[in-house]
Amino acid sequence: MAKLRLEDVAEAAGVSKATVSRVINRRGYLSKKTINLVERTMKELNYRPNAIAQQMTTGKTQLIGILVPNVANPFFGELASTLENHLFKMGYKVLVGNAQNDAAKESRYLQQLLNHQVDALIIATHNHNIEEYQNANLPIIAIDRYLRQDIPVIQSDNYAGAKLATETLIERGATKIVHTDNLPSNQHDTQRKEAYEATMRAHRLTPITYLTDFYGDQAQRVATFNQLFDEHPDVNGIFASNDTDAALLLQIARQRNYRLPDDLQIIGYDGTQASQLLAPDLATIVQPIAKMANATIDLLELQLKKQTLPASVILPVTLREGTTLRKNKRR
Amino acid sequence: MAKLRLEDVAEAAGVSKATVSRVINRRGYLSKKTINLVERTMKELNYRPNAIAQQMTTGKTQLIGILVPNVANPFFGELASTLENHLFKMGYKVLVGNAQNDAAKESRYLQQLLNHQVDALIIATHNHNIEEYQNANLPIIAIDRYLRQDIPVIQSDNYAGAKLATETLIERGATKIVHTDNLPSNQHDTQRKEAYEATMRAHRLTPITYLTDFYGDQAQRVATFNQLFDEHPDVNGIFASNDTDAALLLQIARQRNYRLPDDLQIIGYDGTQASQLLAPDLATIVQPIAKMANATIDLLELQLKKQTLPASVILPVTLREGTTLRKNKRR
DNA sequence: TTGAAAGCGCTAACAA
DNA sequence: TTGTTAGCGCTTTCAA
Repeated sequence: MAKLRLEDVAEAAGVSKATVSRVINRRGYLSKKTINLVERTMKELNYRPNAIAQQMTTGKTQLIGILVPNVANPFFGELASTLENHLFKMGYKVLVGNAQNDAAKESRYLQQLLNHQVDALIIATHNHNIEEYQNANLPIIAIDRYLRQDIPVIQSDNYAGAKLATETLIERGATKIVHTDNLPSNQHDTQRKEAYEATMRAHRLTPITYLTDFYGDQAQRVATFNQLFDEHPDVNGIFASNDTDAALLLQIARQRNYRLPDDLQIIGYDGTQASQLLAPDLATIVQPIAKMANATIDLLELQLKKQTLPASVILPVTLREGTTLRKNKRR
Repeated sequence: MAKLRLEDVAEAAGVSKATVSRVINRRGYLSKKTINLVERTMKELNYRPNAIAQQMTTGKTQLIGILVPNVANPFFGELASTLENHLFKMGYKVLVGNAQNDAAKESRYLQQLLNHQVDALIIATHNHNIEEYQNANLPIIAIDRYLRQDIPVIQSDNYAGAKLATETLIERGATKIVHTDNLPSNQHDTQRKEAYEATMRAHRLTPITYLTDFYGDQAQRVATFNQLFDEHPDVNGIFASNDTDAALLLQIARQRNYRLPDDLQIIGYDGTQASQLLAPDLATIVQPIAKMANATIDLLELQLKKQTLPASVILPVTLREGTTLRKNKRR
């Protein structure tokens, strides 16, 4: 069962290759009769066009490369999934790469995606100084990350989100509020930490931040958070910059017999489906993943049509109340 | 900045196209001098081979298609991520598709992947009666799903896992144990339910199962689980066939003032990283995702080398103790 | 050790 | 409305 070629279909149908090609691509003038004949023949032979050869001639691959830190992380899994669904409808297939925190892997990936002639790139990784982006000459959209002056960035409002988290804790009566964040040069960089600190100071409160390595292991985080409780046993509010840290803090707090939300209030960040389902009690700032994906697709379409784009799109976040926050007095 | 071709490199270096090709592929006899010359030229010109053209001639794309229900689901996100990491090291890029519960989408995806000449396929979807698999003529590995008589299946031991869950509950003193599962023709089909029922009967207990639609919405699940508690307020053990259901049951039970694990013990299924991090209290049966990915890769390598394969690989699951199970008396 | 030339399966002028 | 033909950028005989 050797692979069928367009030529085989042409022969079987008694027409030329060009005609078959026209039928496949619905291009040019065609008689109903020929269309039917060719389509029937293709079906009978179970012919499927070789996309590689099509790509060879058209120069378009209908392939989009998506680079994320890791689809195992629900945030990026949900993002990649939403992007993929949109792109599939638009006729694109998606090559996903998990760059991890590995700049070398990201570089290699990028090269390979370019070799594969992807039509566009969506980049949601956190590595820095990847020079391949500098002279890449194709549509690129960056998610929550600056890549190059002319590459648009889609992000949710990290500053406003952290401010909202901090203010909510203050509003609900927390007076000693600690923040945990990833070491910078990662993810959202320092926006969230800065917003937390500014908000605290605006309320004449002292900011206290504990940093952990986003790519470090769990033991390291457990140690840091235990240190937090040891050093600040009177903490009554915690703003964690991601939900998994918040869940861990919640667990440790319960083990240490803090009553939530009476003794201690906790608010996380991200608000993925996974955290909603697996940790429904956790209050959190919800990043609008679906909207971020939509905005990415919109910009990509514009860019593919060579239209001008905004330099960045910043989308609003929302608060999800769990049971780790006290009830809002004003309601 | 028109795309550079191999021919441009050849001209610039003053050699033939064949020579440049040989250098790129390290094939045939080459003098050190030519190698250096050509490599220098490629670097200077910042040339990168067009993978599409390479694919055109070699017939190999170095592309692997992976079809999952949804990478937004942590189980499949983690699986896809692990697979991708392995495959990248082996020189493959990965085309991932989210087939959802949509058989039509799965069919179309499959066709497109075949059109794109993927070298192999890894299928972890749950849709049925997709005829494209019947005459697909390339290496395929199925994960937790039967596709065709000669396509090997990788899975974890669903029967043993459900048995372990049920027996653990019994061992820890639960006497009225309810099971929640997805409607069949999904995922693991009926293995888990069957094991639960058989185990219950073996202990002279009455099996009670509540089924929900895996792709249904949250409200539907909440309703079903509330019904469960209404109809069986004296339930003291629940085995849920996935962790998100278990987390929801846990939440509802707490709202209804069950004390865990004293009044009620709960055990979930899957044990993803995400559930470990976001719901650390939840006891669960852990599927060995990494090992499943490893086994998949091993079989794929064998198949790519045309070697014979086992019909299936069944990997053992383990119990993760959270705090929703009573302590094991025997320890 | 290197080069010339054919061909991979398709599309797109151009002709008819 | 359909056919002929020249590539697309690469690899691979075959010859030198």
